[in-house]
Amino acid sequence: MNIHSKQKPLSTQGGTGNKRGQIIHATIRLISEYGFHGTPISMIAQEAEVGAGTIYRYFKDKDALVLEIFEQVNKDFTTTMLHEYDADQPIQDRFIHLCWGIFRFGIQNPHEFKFMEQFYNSPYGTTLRREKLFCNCGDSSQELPLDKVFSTGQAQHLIKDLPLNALIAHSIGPIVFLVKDSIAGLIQLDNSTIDSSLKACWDAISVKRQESDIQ
Amino acid sequence: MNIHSKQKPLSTQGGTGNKRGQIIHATIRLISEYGFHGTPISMIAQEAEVGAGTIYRYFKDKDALVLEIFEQVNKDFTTTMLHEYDADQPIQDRFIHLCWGIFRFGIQNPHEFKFMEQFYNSPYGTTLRREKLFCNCGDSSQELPLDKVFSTGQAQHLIKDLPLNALIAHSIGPIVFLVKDSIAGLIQLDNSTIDSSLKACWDAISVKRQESDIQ
DNA sequence: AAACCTGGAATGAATATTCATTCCAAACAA
DNA sequence: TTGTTTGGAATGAATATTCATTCCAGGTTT
Repeated sequence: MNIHSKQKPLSTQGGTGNKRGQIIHATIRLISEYGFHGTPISMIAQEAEVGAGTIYRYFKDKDALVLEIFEQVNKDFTTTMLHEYDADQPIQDRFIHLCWGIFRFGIQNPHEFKFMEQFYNSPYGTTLRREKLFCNCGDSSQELPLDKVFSTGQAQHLIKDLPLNALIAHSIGPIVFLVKDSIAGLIQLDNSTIDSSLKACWDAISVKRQESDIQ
Repeated sequence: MNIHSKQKPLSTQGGTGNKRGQIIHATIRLISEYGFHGTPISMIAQEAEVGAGTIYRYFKDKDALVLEIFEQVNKDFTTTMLHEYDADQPIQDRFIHLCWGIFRFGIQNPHEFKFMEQFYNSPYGTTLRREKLFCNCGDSSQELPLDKVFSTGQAQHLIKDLPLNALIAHSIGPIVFLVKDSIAGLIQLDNSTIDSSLKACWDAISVKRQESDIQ
C-alpha cells in the first residue's frame, strides 16, 4: 500500500495545501491544450506551483498520472450523463436526456472534455476503444445507457436500423464538434441552439413517419 | 531558391530513389498514429529507411515538413471532394456528393485522414480553424462549397436554420467518427452503409415536410 | 574530377526521473 | 507555556535519457 493508490474526488482540488489536486488540475489544463507529449513534467510542475519532484510523490510516473486522471474524468462524465436519468421514459426523451448530459459536461468542464478527446485520439485511447471500454470504464459487463436506448428504439421501430457505431457517430459526432467549437469560442451554445441540435440528432437516427402513416 | 520549396505531387512517392516521398509518407503514417510530438525525427528516418540527416536536405525543420504535408494533403482532400462536382444539381444531390467525397478520401487515404485530424486537434490547427481556413487552405476569399450548399439550401427553405457551425457539425461530425471507426477496423463501411449514413446526415439538417404540406 | 547526396555519428538542448536535503506541523519534554 | 524531537512532505539540483539538428567522411552522379 502506497500513497499512489489513494483515490480522492476530483472536486477536492485547486486549493492550496492540496498538492495532489493542483497537479491533477494543471495536468488536465495543459494536456487538454498541448497533448500528452506536448506537456513536459516541468510545465505541469510550474502550472501546479509545485516542485517537479513532488509530482512523483503522488504518481508513479507520467503515464500513471494521465491514466488515473482519465479514469476519474470518464467516471464523472458518465455520472453527468446519467444525472436524473429515468430509464422508464420514452425512447426519444431518454436519448435527448443522455445527449444533453454530454453537452452539459462539455460546457461545464471544457478542459476535461478536451482531455478526454486527446486521450481517445492517442494510441492508448484507440486500444481502449477497441476493448469496448468507451463510456464504460471499468465495468464492461453492463450495456451502455446509450446503447440500450438504441437497441430498444430499434426494437420499437423508432430508430433506424443502422449499425450501432453509426448511431453513435450520428449522435455523439455532432455534439463533440459543437462542444469543441463552443470551447474554441466559435459558436455560442445557448439552450435553444442545443435543443435544435439535439432535435437534428434525433432526426438523423429516428425512423421518419411514412406519409401513408399519417392519420 | 532552395530544395525545400520544391512541390511534388504526393502520388510520386514510396519507391526507392525517391527519398523525399519516402520521408513524407513515413511522416504521415507515424504522425497519424502518434501525433506530432509523439514521433521523433529518428523514427521518421527509420520508417523512411533514410538517414536522419537526409531529412534536413529536403525540409528546413520538423515544422516545415509537417506544414508542407498538411497543405498538400488538404489540397488533395478538397480535390477529392470536388471531383465531378456539379454546382447546378439540386441541393440535396450536391450535399450528398460532397459528403461522399469525404468518405472516399478517408477510406482511400486513412493515414492522410488521421494526419489531418491530428493537425486540426493541435494548437496550430485550432489557430488555423479560427482563421477560417478549414477546407479552404490558401484561398480564403472563396466560399467553401459546403458552405455554399448550406446558404443556398437555407434560402430555399430546404435546410434548417441552424448556425453554419452546427450544420457542419451535423454533416462532418458523423462522417469523421465513422471513418475513424472504419480505419480502426470497428465497422465495415460498404456503399450501402455509407448511403444510409449520408441519408441520416441529410435528415439531420434538412427541413422536414410538415404533415400539412403533404398533398 | 567536381558537385552533390547520403547515412549515421556527434552535439547540445530538452525532458523524465531520482535523490539528498530542507521544511514543517504535530507530538513530546521541560 | 516554551523548547525539542521527529517523520513525512516538499523541493529543486543532479542524473539519465531522448530529441532535433548539424557535421562530415564516404559514396554517387554527371
